[in-house]
Amino acid sequence: MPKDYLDQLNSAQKKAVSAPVENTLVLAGAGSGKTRVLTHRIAWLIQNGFCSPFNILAVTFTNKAANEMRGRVEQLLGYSAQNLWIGTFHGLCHRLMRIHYDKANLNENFQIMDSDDQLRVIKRIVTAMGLDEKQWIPKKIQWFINAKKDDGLRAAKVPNPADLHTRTLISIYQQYEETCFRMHLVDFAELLLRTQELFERHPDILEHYQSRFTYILVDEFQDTNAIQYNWIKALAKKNTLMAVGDDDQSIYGWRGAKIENMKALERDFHPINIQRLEQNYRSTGNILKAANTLIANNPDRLGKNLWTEDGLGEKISLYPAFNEFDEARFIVECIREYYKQQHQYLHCAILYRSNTQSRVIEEALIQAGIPYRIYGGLRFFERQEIKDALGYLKLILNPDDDTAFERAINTPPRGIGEQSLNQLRDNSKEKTISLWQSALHCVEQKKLSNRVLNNLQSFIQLIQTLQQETKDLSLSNLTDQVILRSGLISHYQNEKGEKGQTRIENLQELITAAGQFSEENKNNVHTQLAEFLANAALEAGETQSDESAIDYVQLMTLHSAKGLEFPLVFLAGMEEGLFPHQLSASDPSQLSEERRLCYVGITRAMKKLYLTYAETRRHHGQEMYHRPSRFIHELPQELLDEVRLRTKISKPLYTSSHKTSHYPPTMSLRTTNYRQQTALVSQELNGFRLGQLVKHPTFGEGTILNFEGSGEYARVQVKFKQVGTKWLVASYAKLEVIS
DNA sequence: ACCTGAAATATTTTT
DNA sequence: TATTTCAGGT
Repeated sequence: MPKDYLDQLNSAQKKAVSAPVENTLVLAGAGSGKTRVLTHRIAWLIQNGFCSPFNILAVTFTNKAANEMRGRVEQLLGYSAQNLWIGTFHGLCHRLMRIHYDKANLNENFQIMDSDDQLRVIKRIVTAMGLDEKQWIPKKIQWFINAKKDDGLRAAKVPNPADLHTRTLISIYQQYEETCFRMHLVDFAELLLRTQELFERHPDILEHYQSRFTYILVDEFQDTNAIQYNWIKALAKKNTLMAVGDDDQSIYGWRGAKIENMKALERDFHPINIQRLEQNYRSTGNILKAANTLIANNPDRLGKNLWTEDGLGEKISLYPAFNEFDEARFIVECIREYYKQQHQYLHCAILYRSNTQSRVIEEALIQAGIPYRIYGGLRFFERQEIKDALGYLKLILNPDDDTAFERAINTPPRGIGEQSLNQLRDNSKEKTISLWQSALHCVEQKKLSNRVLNNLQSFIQLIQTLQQETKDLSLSNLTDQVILRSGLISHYQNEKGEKGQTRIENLQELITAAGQFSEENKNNVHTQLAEFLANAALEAGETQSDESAIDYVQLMTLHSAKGLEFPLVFLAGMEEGLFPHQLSASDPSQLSEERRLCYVGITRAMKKLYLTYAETRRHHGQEMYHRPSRFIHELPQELLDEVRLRTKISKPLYTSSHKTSHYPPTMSLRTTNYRQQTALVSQELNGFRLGQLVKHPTFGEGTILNFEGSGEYARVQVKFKQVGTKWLVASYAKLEVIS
């Protein structure tokens, strides 16, 4: 290890890294180098002989973060530390479950369900219980079950409620638990829950890990939920904990993360040494000031103020667009300009609140010929064809997996219809056996029509043959065989269009992935397969397969931007209703979370930040008039630079049917101070006059204050009696002249 | 089994 | 608007 490795750190970081070996909470602001502190701390502990790598447990939320941390630690140590436990909560719990499967009441071959599998199981249960799917929406039930599990509650332990609705939910949960148990399947939350129970029921095992892991480090602590917190508490009780987090960047409350856990630390791990990292190495002074001012509007913060030695940098640009097309056009224009100045596309990020916003921006980028990549969406192991193949692979290991059975039996179609399938389902429900077993019974006792019986028989044969004949193959050959003999390849060959071809390519890719996986794995092939399947569930792979472009603009939601940084950032759709989202507007705590999300967005920017909003946006097929986001108003107005657009030629001849008519023909960008109102056209426009009294269908009555632009995109500024002053596109807003 | 058209229904996402 | 799901027909 380089002796001077602490010299790479600033004084606050150094202080945190070499803090006394006692419980420590590091409050690390955005861009203050928290991962760096965490990795250096691990190296420091080892180097100074406080412990060996064997004694360290480091926990993260994503595989990406875990991999990155391991890499950085090994780099600092100068050797590969395999007995260092670094991983995600789920990954580490999975590891524990594989070791202690018997004590955790699991089958040796237990498998992990992803959320898609989980949803299918729930659907089946709802149907089997004779409940109406319209009323008992599987997604909501899934939500309910996971929320309970994240709180560490089994169905039997959920407080008994008075209302029938919740009682039914609990009984579905109970059914679900039993079904999963019978199938030897665990969902993600179950990994944590089982570990909790293992520790409760087998104190010796807990003690074993307590004495092993003398130093525990947790990243992104603000994102922990109840069960994760308890897990840490159990393991770290007699040991030393370092938690790193930022309450201002807590954006996962909606899926159970508890910001309060940060405060709970002070209680449960008292005395705790609090270290603050407030020097930011990422953004300019103006960007930081904006972020600080915004987040100051949130109550109950632990308190933190970011500062930088950097200069103020440029102001934050604000662009009020006519509509979403104009917004996209503007962003593309800026990126083009930026690229011309010898910059890379890779340095530009377009961030938005919800995925639907990406489409219009994508189209504008395509039209401009700018390469881009969208993050989020379908991952490799979540693709339909991949899940089909995985279904067969799962059946080889565990034919009692009903989810896999249901999937495989009719993909590709095998002439076993809904009728016959229902008989199998009834039969298995009645006897509490798996579908596979009830299929065996049916064949034995010739319970179905001859034709179906034949089909079923050959399906059973197929699985049994695969089970036996693949024992001596390599994992990739096995996968190859399964894909071929299941008929998936020929099934997808018949699919029309390019889709089938892509699917087959993906299936080939699965074979390659299996080959790569088994390279580092010397177990027998079925053990390898079990691990491969677990890996597929826990690490669903990249969102997009490799694309040829190496320099591209990056598009993603604000949530997925956390932890990243870009020189040039656009926050698009800064509108009330969109951001903060309509569904979060009424609840103060949700609104605070939206604000934190905005804080996350702003602090992604290193050099330049653009905020854009559209005055008109088509949303769910309806034209919507949104006000600019309250978050814009919460920023220091002197830091904002409003970009105004001026049309040079008035030519009111655009029709919306014309394909390129989203934008006025000639335009130039001009900058004015924010809030400065400029009449660019004249005293009169489209029959409107200054001072005229008008009525808007939603905003009510108001007075015309100003005009801007011309033609289809001409806008009027109206001071409404009830909702304040707004700029409206005259041709969209259905303004009625009153006087 | 597959096609078609109507109807419902639209945050954020990791594991 | 766009996507997904479902009923009904072939």
